[in-house]
Amino acid sequence: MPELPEVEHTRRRLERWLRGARIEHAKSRDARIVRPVSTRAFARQLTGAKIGRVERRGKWIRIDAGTHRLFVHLGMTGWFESPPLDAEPLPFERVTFVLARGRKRVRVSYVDPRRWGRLVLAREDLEAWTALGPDPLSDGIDLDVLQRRLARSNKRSIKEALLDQSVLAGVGNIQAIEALWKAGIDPRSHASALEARDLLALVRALHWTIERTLADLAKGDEGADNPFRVYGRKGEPCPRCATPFTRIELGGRTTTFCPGCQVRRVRAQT
DNA sequence: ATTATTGTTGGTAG
DNA sequence: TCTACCAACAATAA
Repeated sequence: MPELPEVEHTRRRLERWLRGARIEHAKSRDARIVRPVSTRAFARQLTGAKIGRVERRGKWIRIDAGTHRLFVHLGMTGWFESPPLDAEPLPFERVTFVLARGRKRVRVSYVDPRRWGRLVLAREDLEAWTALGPDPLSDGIDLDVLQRRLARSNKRSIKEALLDQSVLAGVGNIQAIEALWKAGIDPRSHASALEARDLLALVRALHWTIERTLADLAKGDEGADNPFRVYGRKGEPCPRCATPFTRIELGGRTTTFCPGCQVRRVRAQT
């Protein structure tokens, strides 16, 4: 599921289901997902809480629950659904909330086959939340600040730097691949070698791919099997220059790009 | 059977 | 303290 656009989509749905509601029950048996308290303490501390704002930074969601804040990260395969109250437990349903708003009751279920996601209950903001870089969808990006953060390491590739959540929050493998293609930048380029106009193009490209993915999600279910321009399209012709897309590995992640029209910028060796 | 997958994190080595 | 690298987490699909 989740990079910035999927998480933002999730936030919007959660806000619809949760905002202004009161938690009647919160149930989980999964101490891997529910943290840092026991599942029992998790249920006890959330019961009765009234839900306020549902916010997002990068891939994290923060839910205001009265005295506590619930931080949600979807990992690789987490998502929320709102099944009927009396429906059977869903496959891989890890956490279940029952909420009341006026006379209406709603069930909100966290589902996560691989269990890499987390629901963290805290009274203060988590370091994982405060240490995030600016969010390219909701924050303005200061190009000078971005350039400084990218230059933190001399040899790191721009692709790896984009996945660093302290540089920009919410960019994942797919969005990075799509944006680098749109900006015409080779993912192997040194992050510290990009010029101001590259960064401007990159920030615009991020906006482009994030808004596009968000629009696809808002359209509802079943889009094309692969709605992306570059990701997962090794061997297919680049829409811009017809050179076949190449696939390499960078920082342990699969990276697809066009060797024909994505320009490689390298820092001079000294 | 084998390989790949939208993401962190914790260990180790430098 | 910092960066870099990598295995681990777990389930499914091709």
